[in-house]
Amino acid sequence: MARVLIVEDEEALGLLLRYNLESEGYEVEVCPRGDDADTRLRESVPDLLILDWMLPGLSGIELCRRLRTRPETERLPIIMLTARGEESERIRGLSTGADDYVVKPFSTAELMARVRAMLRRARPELVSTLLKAGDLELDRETKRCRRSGREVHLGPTEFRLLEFLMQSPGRVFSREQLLDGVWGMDVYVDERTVDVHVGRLRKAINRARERDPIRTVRGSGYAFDDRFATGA
Amino acid sequence: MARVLIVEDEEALGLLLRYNLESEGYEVEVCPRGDDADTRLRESVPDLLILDWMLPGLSGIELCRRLRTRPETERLPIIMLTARGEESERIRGLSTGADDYVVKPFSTAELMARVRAMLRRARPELVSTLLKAGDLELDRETKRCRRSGREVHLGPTEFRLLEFLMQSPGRVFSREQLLDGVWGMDVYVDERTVDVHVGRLRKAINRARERDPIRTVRGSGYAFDDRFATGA
DNA sequence: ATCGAAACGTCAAATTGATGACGGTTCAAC
DNA sequence: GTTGAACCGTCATCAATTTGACGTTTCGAT
Repeated sequence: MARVLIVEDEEALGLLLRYNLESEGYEVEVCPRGDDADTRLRESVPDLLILDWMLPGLSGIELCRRLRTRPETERLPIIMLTARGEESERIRGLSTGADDYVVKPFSTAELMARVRAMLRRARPELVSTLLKAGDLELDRETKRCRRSGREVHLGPTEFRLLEFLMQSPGRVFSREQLLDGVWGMDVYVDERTVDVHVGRLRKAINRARERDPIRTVRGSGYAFDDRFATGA
Repeated sequence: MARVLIVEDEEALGLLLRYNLESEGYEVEVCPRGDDADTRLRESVPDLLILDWMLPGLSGIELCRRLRTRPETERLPIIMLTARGEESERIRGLSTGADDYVVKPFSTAELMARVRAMLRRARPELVSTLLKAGDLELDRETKRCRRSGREVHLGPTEFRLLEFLMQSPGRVFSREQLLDGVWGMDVYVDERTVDVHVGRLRKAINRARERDPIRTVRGSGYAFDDRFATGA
């Protein structure tokens, strides 16, 4: 699968991103310094680069500029991370050669979506757009959901929630994890709200006598039923 | 549909071009070496050749010259890719026999347009100048739009917007992506402007009880309805 | 049967998209 | 050079959808 290099000096953020990307199946490396990243990139070129704006050793913007002058990395997809504030920076970032630009703080879900979108353009053979399980289908590209053929309308949050759960069938997520992964890492929302959205999601995708793909794990959280696909 | 051979040693660029061309319906092959390309071209001749200037094995310029001496490839349309810099090279390139000449880095949209233009001249029967979906027709050459026969007038921006959406039916584009793809990568325009133009576009192409081919995806952006063609 | 957790219905608030109006610009015809 | 039409981008306003919080009811494990 696709290889991603993260250049980020904030250790916690680097780990978080690594964790999320790996759980989506990417092969990830993290590098905390700009100059070291430069060296590493001369040895091997990943499929995508996530680059912090401010870095020790060599700034993200400078590294980006350098990469664009070398033929091996001229077209390397780059996502730039930067602190909130300067909208003007966006122009600078893009004109420096970054392909996309994400403002901190961001939800991991959003970054994952951008990573996927970017890879779809550059390396379409490496990413799948369709999530399937049993008679349930989720198309990330068209943002459509189908249950045994019929079109099901989901609100944005419900869509992201189902997408998130389906990405790791069987795995149980606490409400807190769901809030982090689906809503964003820094939102202040009541944990009960997760229940409400799970309820809405269920109402939307389940008809009369259909099996519920979402499993409630009392005391822990929710999971996408891994036995759902087989109908066991 | 038309067959295109890309001779390009930079793998990422080759993939990018292949992807873009394939998504426009061309049949594509990529070959990283000049000498291998020569061999391959003796076996079968594509409808168009995209040729990098600098290549391992046999340079693009030399390959180009050779092709022009052989009767089967004498008239083969060739687009030459070259690094920024030497304007004098341009002369050499054209006098060597290339039909067009694109300077790296270039926007993929530009290259696609050139490919289309070139093929239209050489093999007009192979290029669909026409985008069709259901009763909607978009003619790129004459810049005309028809809805179930009747002529519909679209402003330039509306035309490009519809063209852009129709090129990837079903796929949802964020306002940002639309601004990048339709307006240009470096324009400073409010995202709401997209809404306004979508509105104008809708008003222009939809009559009384006609189905709207443009789908609004709340929270995400807009898409050309992939189920529009079939009328489902 | 009991107790805590989860589901559900309701409601007010916040987002987000649609639309009509307006001022400015470009461009072609005169 | 002037004039007028076409087109564009922004804004204010309106309408629809979505969202999050509560209070109550139901459910499930012990």
